[in-house]
Amino acid sequence: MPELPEIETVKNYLNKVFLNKEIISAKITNRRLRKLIPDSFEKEITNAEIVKIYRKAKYFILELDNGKSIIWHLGMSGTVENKSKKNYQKLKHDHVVLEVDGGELLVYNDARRFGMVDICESAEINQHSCFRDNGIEPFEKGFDEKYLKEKLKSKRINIKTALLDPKVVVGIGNIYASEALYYAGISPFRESNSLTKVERNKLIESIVMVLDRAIKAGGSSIRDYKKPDGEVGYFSLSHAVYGKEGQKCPNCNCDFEKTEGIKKSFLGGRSSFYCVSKQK
DNA sequence: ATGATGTCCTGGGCGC
DNA sequence: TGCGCCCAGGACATCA
Repeated sequence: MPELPEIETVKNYLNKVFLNKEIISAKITNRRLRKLIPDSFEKEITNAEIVKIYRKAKYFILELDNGKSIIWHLGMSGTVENKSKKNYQKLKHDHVVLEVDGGELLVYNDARRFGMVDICESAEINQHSCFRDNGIEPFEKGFDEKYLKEKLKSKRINIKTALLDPKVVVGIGNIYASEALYYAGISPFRESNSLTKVERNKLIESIVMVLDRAIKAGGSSIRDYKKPDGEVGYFSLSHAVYGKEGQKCPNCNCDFEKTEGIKKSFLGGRSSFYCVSKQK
């Protein structure tokens, strides 16, 4: 399920193939995603050139030369792949196909249809409902201990759930929330406002580290995620705790008889993995 | 204001 | 083998 690193990977790949290309056509077979794709979508993007491709939270953005931007979210099962027009055979859940100058296709496939495709004025993108209430980007300079203190001071929910809240910080999904808390040595059950300054610093450091590592590894894959060229990501092999219930944690020196390995609990309705010995 | 819960959606994996 | 059930997930709506 695409989190920040996966979108970063998608964005990097799309930049290699689709930057400065003109959109020749847009074909939509199913408008019913998490949000309905606007009726005007095809008309608004056809014959426009893609002038900038970037990531914003868990979305990637295709900025066009006509003042519009396409906002794209992959939900949890969505993939975008680059295919060539002459070999393309439509798959069951291909919902959107953009053809660009030169015959390359950008194919969006999403079995579970949790994704989203929308269009807005580029100048107003920060006011779009997807972004206007968002917190900071994890790689932004201002993502520091003071910022986190301010955001968490009134929050009594567990820190694991708080990390998934885009109003606090964007881009962290269920996998990297568990991973970051493990490396920070903080229990996912801790009340958000109970973290000390030292812990907040450690948490920020861990978040940046796990995201950065995942980006360098090309995004992770549980079962759904594929890089745009079809190659499956591989960072899941090095998850420390996510999906590792009952196993030893990395470099484990815990009393395994006592801890019985990595634990799984549900927090905020989401599965969470942690080591009772290393996370306090 | 905050948080808890439900909703969207489908395929894969499981138990019987 | 096949059926029913549960789970995965991000964002948002709707309650208390």
